[in-house]
Amino acid sequence: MATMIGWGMQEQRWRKGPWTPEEDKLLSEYVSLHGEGRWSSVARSAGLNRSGKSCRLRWVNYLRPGLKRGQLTPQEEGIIIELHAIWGNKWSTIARYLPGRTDNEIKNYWRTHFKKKEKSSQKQEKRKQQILKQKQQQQQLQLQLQQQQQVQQPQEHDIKTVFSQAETSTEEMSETHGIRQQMILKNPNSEDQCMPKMYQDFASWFDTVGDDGLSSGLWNFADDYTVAWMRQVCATN
DNA sequence: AAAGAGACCAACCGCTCCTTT
DNA sequence: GAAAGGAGCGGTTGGTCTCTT
Repeated sequence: MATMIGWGMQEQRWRKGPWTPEEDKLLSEYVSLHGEGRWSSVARSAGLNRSGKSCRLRWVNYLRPGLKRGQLTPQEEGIIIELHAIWGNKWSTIARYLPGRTDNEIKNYWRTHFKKKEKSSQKQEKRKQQILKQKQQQQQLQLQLQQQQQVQQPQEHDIKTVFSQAETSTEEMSETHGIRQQMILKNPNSEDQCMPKMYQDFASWFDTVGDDGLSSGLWNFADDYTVAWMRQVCATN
């Protein structure tokens, strides 16, 4: 298929998309007769309306004898991990150490199996930052509340009582999640006096719970708990 | 059972390097 | 030595299949 582009010049329109069994047969026959290489002449010689690039890729990644099919073995996966650590995205170099596997196959495998882990750890890091930020905001808010109390000279007020009230209101919730015992106030005079232990240990707790724990509801619980607690504090003041 | 999301894979694209003239 | 064409490589895209809700 060719298109006239002026003064008798022709622009070659190569076929694109998935290869048909007929095309595969033609290419295989051509390569078995003439060997690999001279890909640009394949189109003319083999009667294929494909670019040389396309022919080469089809041969290398699909038709070449000795190619392995199916999932990569754990051993192969291990080799990929090790070699990628050395060479990075040098897929063709890595492929040389995995007979029967193509660079394209390894590249695809890496993308689907390892890129998502990379992405997940980035997401986890982002969440940690959010939690730290939230904790800081809570501390700041509590500090403001304390300052307000001092300015207004309110009645003798024990933050411990406030918290125990809040705890009562969220008792059912906390017991359901089995972490009630974590809601123990530290030193009443410390800066953490208004923060449940759960929040003090949030970063390490996050590490234990991980992404799944957060996405499956614990994170929401923490949020609800915060809201309930803050409401109680505000209401008491 | 249907819709949406995610995984997988084949193929294309653009770039660089190498070889030939 | 320079230009042109070919080959190879890594990144990206798009289609299909499978799993989950």
